[in-house]
Amino acid sequence: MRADRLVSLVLLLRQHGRMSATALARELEVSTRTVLRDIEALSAAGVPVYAERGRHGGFALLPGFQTELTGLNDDEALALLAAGSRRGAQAFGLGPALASAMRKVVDALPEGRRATAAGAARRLLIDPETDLLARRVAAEEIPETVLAEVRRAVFAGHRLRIRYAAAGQDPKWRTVDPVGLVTVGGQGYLLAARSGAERTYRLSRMLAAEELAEPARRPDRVDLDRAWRERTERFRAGGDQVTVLARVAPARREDLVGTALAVLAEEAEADGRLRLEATFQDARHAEWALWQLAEDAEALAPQWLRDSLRDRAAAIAARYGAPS
DNA sequence: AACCCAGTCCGTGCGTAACA
DNA sequence: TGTTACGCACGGACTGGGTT
Repeated sequence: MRADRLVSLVLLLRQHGRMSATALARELEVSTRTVLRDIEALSAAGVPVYAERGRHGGFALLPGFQTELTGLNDDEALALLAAGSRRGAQAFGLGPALASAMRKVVDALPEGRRATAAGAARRLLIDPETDLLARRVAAEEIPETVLAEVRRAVFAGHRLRIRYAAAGQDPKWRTVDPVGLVTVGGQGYLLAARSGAERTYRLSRMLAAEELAEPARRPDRVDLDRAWRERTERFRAGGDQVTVLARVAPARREDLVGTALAVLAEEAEADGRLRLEATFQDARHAEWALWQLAEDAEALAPQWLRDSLRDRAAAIAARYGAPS
């Protein structure tokens, strides 16, 4: 209780500049005597609070004194700002409390970094409601070195060079203009522009990343929530998508689901295998996803996919089966 | 001189640890 | 388990100093 009041007291002095003990007591709903004792405690703790006597006197903090009441570092403050910036504000009726907390978080940051932190927070989107792409639960593992480099480039507004392995393709280096970072159901995505065209990259498919010195070609402000919604809607509406019915070993379920856009249906069969109906970006992705699972998966439909996998297997069998 | 403010002294209430 | 001692937080009454 007292610790809370000490924090509130310092914040009040920071906000108002100078306040009398009476005013502080009224604000904190304690007696002036208690306020004086608290100020004494703050002084003893090294907070540079001083008194000005006489009419219009009161207590004030030394100019330039910067609180670190929350003990937050930049990343922690940023994480809170990002989490509280959008849907959190509407959730659980905590909007006003969250707004107040956000003010405190911003207040706790050094003055020069407030604008930067607030701007950076706008480039993070945590689990937007349009989580319709997957039912995945397990969080994917992304090397911290890659993540840190991507994060730096996004926040600093610098171009980014990534080594990216798209599904079914060999890794390639690409230079992109990062727009923002989005997490959906444990998966991380980088929203970026490449040669002026909008692109979405899965962070788990990034093998390496380098922040470049040149500034990214992107707008100063971004509504990430909206941008993500638009992209996912476009993505889902894509005409090349294919729906596949497959049987897969439970141990390889994540491997298959991880490459799909969405899992439409799922049930366990009598032998313990899973029967999945999943949507893939296009025929090539679907074929690659089933092929890499080898004997752990079987495409049941459509027929062209079965034919394609059979032909491919036959070609390889012919190559290795022929006498040398 | 009046007013307003910070600062001091002292007593009260509550929770908790130590002890019989 | 009941009692005692102690620390902590609090508030009231008062004092002293600066400003108008």
